[in-house]
Amino acid sequence: MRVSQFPLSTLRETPSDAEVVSHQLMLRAGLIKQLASGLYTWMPLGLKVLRKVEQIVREEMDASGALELLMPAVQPAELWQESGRWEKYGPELLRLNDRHQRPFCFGPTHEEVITDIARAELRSYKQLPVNYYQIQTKFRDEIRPRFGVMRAREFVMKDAYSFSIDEAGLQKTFDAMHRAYCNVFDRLGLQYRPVDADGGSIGGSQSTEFHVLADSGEDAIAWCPESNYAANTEMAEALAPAGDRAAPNEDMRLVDTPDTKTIAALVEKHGLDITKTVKTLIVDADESVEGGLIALMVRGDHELNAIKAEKLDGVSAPLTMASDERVRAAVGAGFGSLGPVNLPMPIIIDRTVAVMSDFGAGANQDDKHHFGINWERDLPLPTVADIRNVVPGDPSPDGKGTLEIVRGIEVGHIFQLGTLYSEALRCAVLDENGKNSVLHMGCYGIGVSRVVAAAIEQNNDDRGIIWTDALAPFDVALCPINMHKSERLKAEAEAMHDRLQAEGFNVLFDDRNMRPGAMFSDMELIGIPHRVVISDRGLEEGTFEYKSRTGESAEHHPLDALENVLRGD
RNA sequence: CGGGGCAUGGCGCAGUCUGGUAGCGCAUCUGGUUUGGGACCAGAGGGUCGCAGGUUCGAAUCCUGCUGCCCCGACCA
Repeated sequence: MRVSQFPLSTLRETPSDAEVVSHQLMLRAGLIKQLASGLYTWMPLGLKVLRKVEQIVREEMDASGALELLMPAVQPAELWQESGRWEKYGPELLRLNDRHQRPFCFGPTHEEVITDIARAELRSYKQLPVNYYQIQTKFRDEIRPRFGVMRAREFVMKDAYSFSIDEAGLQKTFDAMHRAYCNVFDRLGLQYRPVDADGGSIGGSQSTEFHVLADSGEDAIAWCPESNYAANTEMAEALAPAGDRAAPNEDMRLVDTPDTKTIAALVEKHGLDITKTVKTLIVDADESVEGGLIALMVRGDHELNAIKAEKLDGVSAPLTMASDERVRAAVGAGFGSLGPVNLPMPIIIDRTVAVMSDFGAGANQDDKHHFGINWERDLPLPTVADIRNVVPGDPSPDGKGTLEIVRGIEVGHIFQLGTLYSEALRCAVLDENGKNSVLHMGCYGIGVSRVVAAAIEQNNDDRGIIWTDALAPFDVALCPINMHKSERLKAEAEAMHDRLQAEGFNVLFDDRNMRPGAMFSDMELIGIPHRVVISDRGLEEGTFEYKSRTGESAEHHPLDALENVLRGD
C-alpha cells in the first residue's frame, strides 16, 4: 500500500478533550474520529486494526467449536418484556419506536434473541451442546462515556451464548471458552489476567473477567505472583491475619479528643499507630434487627467492602450508610466519635479487627475516644466476618504467597448463566428419558473495540503507538530518502514494495516527498513494527537500514537479506 | 443524575474583563530553494466566533434562555 493511496491523517498536536494516552494516540494517529459523545468512526487505518482483533477472535471461537451467526441489532420489546428486562434494564437501554409506534430497543446484549432462536431450533439433547457467537455493534447508553472507544456507547463486541443439557455440560463449555480467551489474548500479545469476578446482578455460579494489565485501568485486581491467583479486589477474600491476638498490655482509658473526627486526626494528634485504630461505620439493618441499625468495624487503614458487607445477615442490601441524625438519636454521638464500647446495636467486626489488642476507637460520646481497648476483657467479641477490601501484602486466599494490587482494563467476561433466561423464555429440549429439560446457558463477551484501546494503553511510548505484530495495521514501513530526486531509488523502492507484498508482507510504502524526520515521526506515531529505510547512499553500498519500532537504533544489512531480517532470522 | 470546565477555520489556541476592520501556530493549496529526525521564503484558500433571543448606532465580547462536548463520582465489554 502506498501512502499516496492510503492517506494518513496524523496530528502533531493532541486534541484537548482526550484524557488517557490510548484515546490521545488513537486521535493523533487518525485511527478514529468522534461523531458525538460515545460515538466514533473507525477510519481506514483504525479499522484495519479492529478487523485484526475480530479475525483472531473469530479463529479462536471457531476452533473452540462455536458457531458464528449474526443477530439483528434492533430487537422487539416483547422479547425483553418476556425476560423481564424491559423494566429492569433502565435508561442504559436505548428504546425506539417504529412507524407503527411499536416499541423496540437497540441491543446492548443478546440473551433474549439467542434464547428465542434456541427454543425454536433446539428440540433434543442430541443437538447439544451448542455455542453460538456473533461479532456485532452494540449500543449501551452509558451514563458517562469516556476515554474514546474504551468506554463508548456504541462499540463492537463478540458475544457468545452456549446451551447445555446440564450443569456439567455448561462447565465444560465454560472451561473451553476460558481456554479460547487465553488463546485470543496470547495471540494478541497482550499481558492479561483471568480474574475471578462477582457473578453480580446477572446471577450464575461462576464468572471470570479477563483484564489487560495497564496502570491506567479502571479496575483494581488482587493477584498473587507466587500462585497466579487473581480476583477483582471486591471479590478477593481477606483472610484473618496469622497468629493469635496479643494479650492486653494497657488499661482501657477514656481520652479527651476534641476536633478529632477522622482516623487521620487521631493518628496525628494523639500519636496512635493507625494499625491500632478501629473505624466504625453504621449502616441500615434489615428487618431482623431491632432499631434498624448495625455497626461494621474495620481497622483504621482498611476500607469497607460493600459487596461483602451487604451479603451479611442483618445488613440491608443495597448497603446504605445511616444518616447522621439516626446515628445521633441511637448512640448520642456523631460520626467521628463512634466505637464498639457500649454501642447499643449489633456489631460485625472484620477478621483483622478481631485479633487487635490495645486499640483506640470512638467512645460514643462527642470528643472522646477510648484507648487501650481489648476484646473479651473490656467487651465481648462481636460477630466476626470478612468485610474489607484486600490490600497489598495480604496473604493470598489460596494460601500461597501474598497479594499485590494491579490495575486492569476489562476486555472479556465469561459467565455461567444457568437457567435464568432459559426458564423465563421456556427454552427446553427433550432429554434421554423423553422429558422436558430446561437448558443451562453461558454467555461470553469480548469487547473487541475496547481491546484496541487496551492494547495501546499497554504498549506505547513518547513517539506513539507500539503495535504487536498481531495487531499492526501494516507490518513494514518502507521509507525511501529523497526518492523524488533519484530515478534509481524510486525504481528500487517500487520493486521492493511489490516484492515484499508478493511475499506476504503488508507494506506501507511512504511515497510522499517528505523529509525523513516527518516521515519517521508519522510511521512511529502509527506504530508500524518494522521500518526499512533505503537511500541512494545505501544502494551504492548494497545495503538497507532496518529498525524495529522498539529497537534502540538502526542496523544496516545487505539488500538481499531483507526478507530474512523482516522474518527475524 | 449531581459537581466542575469548555465552545472562535481541519487541529491547538489568543482575543471576551474594558463592545468598534476576527488573529496566531500547525495542517492544506501554488511557486521557488531544500532534503538522514517534524525545513525555509513568497503567495493563496478556508471562520454566519455552538444556537436563539435581547441591550446597543455597533456584539466573538454585555444580558437571558437553550444545546453540544470534556472532566470528577455509582455501572459495564
